[in-house]
Amino acid sequence: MAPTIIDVAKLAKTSKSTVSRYLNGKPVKKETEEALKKAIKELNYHPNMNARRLVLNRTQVIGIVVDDISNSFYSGILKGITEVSNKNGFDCVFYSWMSNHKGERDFINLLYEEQVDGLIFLNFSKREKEVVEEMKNTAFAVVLIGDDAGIQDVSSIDVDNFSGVGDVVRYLHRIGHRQLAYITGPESAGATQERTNGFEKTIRELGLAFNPELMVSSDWSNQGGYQAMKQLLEVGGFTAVVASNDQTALGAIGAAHEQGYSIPKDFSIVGFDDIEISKWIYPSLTTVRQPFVDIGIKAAEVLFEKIKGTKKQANSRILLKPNLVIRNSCLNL
Amino acid sequence: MAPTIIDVAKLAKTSKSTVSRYLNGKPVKKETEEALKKAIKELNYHPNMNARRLVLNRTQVIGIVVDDISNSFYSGILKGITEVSNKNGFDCVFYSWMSNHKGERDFINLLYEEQVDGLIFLNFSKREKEVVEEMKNTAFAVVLIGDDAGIQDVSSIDVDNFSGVGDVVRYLHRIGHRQLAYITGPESAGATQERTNGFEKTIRELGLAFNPELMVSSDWSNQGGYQAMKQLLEVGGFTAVVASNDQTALGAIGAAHEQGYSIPKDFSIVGFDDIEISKWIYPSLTTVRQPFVDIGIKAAEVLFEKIKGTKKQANSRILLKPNLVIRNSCLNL
DNA sequence: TTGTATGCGTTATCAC
DNA sequence: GTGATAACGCATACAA
Repeated sequence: MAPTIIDVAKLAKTSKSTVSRYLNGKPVKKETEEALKKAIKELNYHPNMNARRLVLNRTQVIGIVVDDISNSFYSGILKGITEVSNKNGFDCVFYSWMSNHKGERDFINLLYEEQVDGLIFLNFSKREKEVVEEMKNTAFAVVLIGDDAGIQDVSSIDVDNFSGVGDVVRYLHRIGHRQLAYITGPESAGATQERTNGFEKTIRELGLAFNPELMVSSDWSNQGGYQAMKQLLEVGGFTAVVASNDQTALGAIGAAHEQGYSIPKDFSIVGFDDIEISKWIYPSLTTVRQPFVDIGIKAAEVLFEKIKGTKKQANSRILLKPNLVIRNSCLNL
Repeated sequence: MAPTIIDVAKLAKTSKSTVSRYLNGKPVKKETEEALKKAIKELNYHPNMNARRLVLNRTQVIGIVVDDISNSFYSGILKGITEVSNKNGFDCVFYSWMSNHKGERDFINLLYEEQVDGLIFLNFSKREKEVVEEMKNTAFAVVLIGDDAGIQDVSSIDVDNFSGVGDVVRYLHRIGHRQLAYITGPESAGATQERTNGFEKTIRELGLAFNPELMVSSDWSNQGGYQAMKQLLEVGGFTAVVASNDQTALGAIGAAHEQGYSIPKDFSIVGFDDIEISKWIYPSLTTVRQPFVDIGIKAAEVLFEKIKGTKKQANSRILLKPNLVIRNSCLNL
């Protein structure tokens, strides 16, 4: 059996309350401290967290629930979250519903079951209204990153997808492009609608023609971009392609190369996300950088306000601005 | 306050023992079952996991400790682990020591503290002997993925790096290459030494000349590969480059392009890992695919043998074979 | 500063 | 089938 504070107390010839107090940084006499140190070391004592959490009614842990733990897009966000969390003296544990059929809803139980003190839900898919509603109604500390299903009064953080695509369209316009094609993301993604809106509205604002034939859909994969570009090349009549993410842009470049076109000479192509490889492909990709770390930081900050705050927080949606990164995949006309 | 089984018992006019039994699937009378169902729903009762774990002395959870939770290389491994874990009726929780200065050693405490029933350590860096020694000596269920610091009697899983590089060198030889350059990985990586050995030994086995000048080091980044290739191009005298990972290979291709060379016409280049993008760059990259999912599955299987097994398991090192993937970055001479 | 006594929410061992 | 009762390991109010 694992040693308990009772064992430590016996060995150090004191009582378990004293052991407990010592372990929690309360003052003990110099000599008992020595005895306790020795006993703890000798027994290789470690506190039982379950017992501690049971009596304290808190865990000093926050949970981060993601759909796919090793989605590299989450890297910066998770870094931001852990940073803030550690600063607050909390541990982070990560839960993934990856392969199994569980959804985010099931993880709300982590709060009821007192396994964590707060939860950040991270996921780039569209969320169901009922699930978000449930998160909103719980009394626990919960923050969403990504889609909020249009529900008010829920704390959520996201990137400003609308203005991000707007920036890139205005950039292409500024360097002389007038006929733009657009490759959308999948219906299932939370950002798709906003990015598409950003494209359409900005096109119209700039007084450019909007040709529905030059708007094709993809699933945000390399393969999807490849196929979308082939489709666009059959239609023709554009000088630049706005891909709604970098992977799609890379696939599109591949398709163009395959058909003997040169980028950016024949077509300008831009992406969205600024994934690491975008800087290293040939030509390097002009794109929109998401403020991933800041998203994580902001989400964690809001969460800790809720965990620690006595006053009831206003639950609102916070949008962070992305940045245009200009590289070599666009030609100045 | 959150409702407890006592509250449920009161509302259902029975005792807490009956509630507990019902919750654990033991038989109760039809009518008490109805009353309990109703009470649980009405109170929105959820069990307190800390209390349960305290008395049961187990968690039904395994932990996966990674250095960087969103390293995309881990994706397949984590998928494999969760798959096996769910099949065994266990939950997975992930811990990351990413940005903070903690090392793997600190997470051994999760076992002592009874937060998890077993632990898989995943990390591509070299491990310190003392840390592995500590893992070996603990009585808990522990499995390592990656480096084992040369320690015997520890359960560890890894890819067969030596034979992977060997395969690729033999392939280049088969299609006519006789002068090969090599870009190593960083000292800090667990696989670097084995991959380098694989290159050197195979070169010699094939009777090819080994020129130390054609062996340059990198940090496995795109940037590192870029610089390594520039260095190699100054030396010259090779027809093919073996990069010890894909990212390096991509950087090398970038450097070659920049100096006006064409791949694979002027140089053949191969990588290692088969990351997703390798299929989509231009030219697509010939590389060595790591059996990531299988690594995860194997690691979890070994872990559960330890968790459930009564008999003492033999702790050994298991190496899984990678596969050569031939694409378009190599020229048949 | 220290020890005693109590409770946290659950499971398990008994008798009934 | 059911209900009282004793653990599980820890923190803390209170008395000393």
